[in-house]
Order: sequence, then C-alpha cells, then structure tokens
Amino acid sequence: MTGDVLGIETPEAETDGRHVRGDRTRQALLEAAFREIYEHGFQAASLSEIVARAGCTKGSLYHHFSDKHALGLAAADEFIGAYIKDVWVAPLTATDDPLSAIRTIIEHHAHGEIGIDPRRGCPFQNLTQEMAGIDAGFQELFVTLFASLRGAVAQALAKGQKTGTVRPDIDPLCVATLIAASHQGVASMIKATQDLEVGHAAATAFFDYLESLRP
Amino acid sequence: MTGDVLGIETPEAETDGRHVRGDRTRQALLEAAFREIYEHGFQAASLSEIVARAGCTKGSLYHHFSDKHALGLAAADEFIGAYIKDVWVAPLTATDDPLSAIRTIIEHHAHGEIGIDPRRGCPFQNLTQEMAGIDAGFQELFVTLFASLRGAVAQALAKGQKTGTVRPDIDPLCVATLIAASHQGVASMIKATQDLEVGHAAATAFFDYLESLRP
DNA sequence: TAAAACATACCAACCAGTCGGTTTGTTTTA
DNA sequence: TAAAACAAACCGACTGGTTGGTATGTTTTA
Repeated sequence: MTGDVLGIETPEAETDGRHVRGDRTRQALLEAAFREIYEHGFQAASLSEIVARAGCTKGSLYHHFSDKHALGLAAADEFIGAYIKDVWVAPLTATDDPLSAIRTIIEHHAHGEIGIDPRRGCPFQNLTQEMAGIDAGFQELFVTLFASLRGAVAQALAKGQKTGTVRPDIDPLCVATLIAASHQGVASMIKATQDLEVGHAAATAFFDYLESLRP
Repeated sequence: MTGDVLGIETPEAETDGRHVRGDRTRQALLEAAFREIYEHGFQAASLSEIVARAGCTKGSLYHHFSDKHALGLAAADEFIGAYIKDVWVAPLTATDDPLSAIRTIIEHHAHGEIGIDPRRGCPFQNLTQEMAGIDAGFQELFVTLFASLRGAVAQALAKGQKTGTVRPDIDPLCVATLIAASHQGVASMIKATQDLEVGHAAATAFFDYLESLRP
C-alpha cells in the first residue's frame, strides 16, 4: 500500500509534470516526518510539528496521507529503504571481496559519513525497537528491509567463497545475520552510552572477527 | 536520586518495619510501571494504567514519586539492574571458563528461561533506544548499567586468559564490547523480524566466534 | 494525635483527526 | 483567446479525548 516509494524509482520519475507543487509538498512532508520521527520516535512525533517543519498545514497533510500511520510508514519506507540500498546492497553486490567491503561500510559509519548521528542511533533500529510488535504495518516493512540487508551480505559472502576471499566452511546466511546484528548492536551501545569509544572498541574486535573469516 | 534501589539490597531490607503497607504500594507501583514501560515504552506509558495495575490511585503514586520520570527511573534501576547482576555478572564472576559461561547465558536467553519475551525485546535495549539522547537521567543510568555488564564480561575474559581458557592475544575489553553489542543486536533483530530463526542463525555464527577465542 | 498513606475531583496542555471554505492550476468551451 | 468549469491543493479553526500533574480531603498506622 506504500508501494510508490520502495527505493526503486526516483520521486520525480512518476510525475507527469502536472501538480508539481503537490509533489513538492508531499516530499516536504515525508522529510519532515522522517526527521521528527528520528528525533522523537513515531508515537511521540507531533503532526503539528511535522506540518510546521514542512511549511504547510494539517489540511495538506491529510490531503496527501490518510493518517499519521500512513505518513510514518511512507517516510520510513522511502528513507530507510534508500539507506539500505545505497549503503549496503549497492557496494556489496559490486565486489568480490565482501569482507573488505563490510569493513569499509563500518568505517564509513564510524567516520560519520553516512549522515547518521551516532548519538541519536540508527533510524532503522530506533523505529524497529519502537514499533515492532505493536504495529503490523511497520512490522511488515521491517521484515522486508531486514531481509534485503541480510540477503545482500549473505550473497556477497557466498560470492566471496567462490572467488576465494572468504573461508569456504562458514555458513553465509548465519554469518551475515551475526554481522548485521553486531552492527545494529554496536549502534545501540553507542547510543546507550553516548560514547564513541564503545564503537572503537567494538570495531577493533569486529575487524579481527572479519579477518578470521578469510581462508 | 534513585540510589535506594541499585540492585544491591533487597526491597525488604531497607524498611524498618514501619509503614509496611506503604512499602508494598511502592513496590507494586514499581512493578506495574516496569511492565507498562516494557509494553508501551516510557513516553507512551500511561500513569492511569500504571495505578490501575498497581491497585492504587494517582494520589498514592505522587506520594511515593515526584513525577513520572522518577518513577520510570526507579523502576528501570530496580529491575534492569537486577537482571544484569543475576544473569550476567554473577555467573561470570564465578567461572574460570568465561566462553562457556557466555554460551550458557545466550542459550538461556534463546530458550526463554530469562523471563524475557524475545518478540518484545530486551527491556534494557528498549528503554535505551527510546530514552538515550533525550533524557540525561536515564542516560546516566544506562552508562552505569552497561559499564557493569561490559566490565563483568571483560574481567571474566581476562581471568580466562590467566587460567588458559581464552586466547592471550585478544583485548578483553574490546571483545567484551563486541560480545555485549552482538547480544543486544541479535535481540533487536529478533524483535524487528518477530522471527526466532534469526536468533538461531546468529547464534550459530556467534558460537563459532566464541570458539575462535580459545587458545 | 500527628504523620504517613491514600482517594477523589479536577485542570491546563496537548493530541490526532475533521471539516467547511479558499486558493491555485488545468481543461473545456465558445 | 478569454471565460467558464472543474478538480487538486491547501488552509486553519475546531472537536472529543487523553495526558501528566495538582489541590484538597479522608483513612490508616504507629
């Protein structure tokens, strides 16, 4: 039901040129909603604050979205989907050395090049923790997003096994799951302690683990 | 300000026998608050619901606690502190083989013996994700709790190095950080996907990792 | 009897969501 | 081409309901 934004087509692509203003408003609402949700969580996010940020009013919001739930879902779909695709899936499908690629991805996060505030945590993780288990719509989205992330890592590891950069005796899916989980967990810990040193310590051990996966 | 419950003394120990009913009410409020917060998060937790569960009224609540914030902090301190102490610190300080002890702890979680609903996630993690970065009081508590967990694992690993059950070339604190983070991350993933299979996959890879830490 | 414990009634603030009406832009008509 | 017709986009005051918190009075306990 939110299928218009799955990170596949660009926002501009589907407009035929008519009602450009409406599309801009919709996009502004999505961005404002994502930021507000990132800062306060979905349930605590205020629609009044979102429309203020987007520079429009309640009327516009409810013209474009049926309710708060649909707005949050669309915003999460758009921005988290894009993050997973750009940061994880794209680099991993384009390499024969997945362990190095994963290390690079982690370093990008550590160096703050992803646009994620480590102290605020990972938007995906934040939303997951809040909404999984209490809302079926978000739940469904999380399963899809996580599957694409996990699958990309697993396929890259399997490819690495064929090209000889990854130990052949490991189970790609199991290791991919642990890698994804560890990354999420470290982000969680940094947020919990508000201390980047935790990230560096974990990264040290994590990179050792990655090296142990080489033949 | 919440120092009366740090998981050190039992709830009964600090009462001098006077006002027993008051202490019972206070304890009932703490338990009800913890459950409500576990189910809905702190911000979405309803005080009306908490007093209903505790079998008292707003008047009692505000007699025992200055505000919602103090109640939530006291509840988190009491129950999460007890969890970390009982589940992590106690077993780890009592063993010479920390890797086996850690594996046992994880298996206890996986088998649902801890009293944590995997689909609802880890209470510590949930609260962390919600409140870290937006509330200094909770923040301070999280730092303390996480330090005790991380420290217990690190000290156990160092002890294992002395007794020869852990590789001497690893950095105990770095590895402890990764272990704690991975555990949190897996819990997060299970909650996100509402699928225990994720936990089994991660556990397979995680146990391999633990074994790789042996001499 | 004094203090602690508890109950009731209440408040201002805020929330998501609604609705009648206005503006803006495109299409049709003459 | 100019006006009429139409629809999408937008506005903002308003509503019913809930929230955390308070003021005041009553009961229980030592």
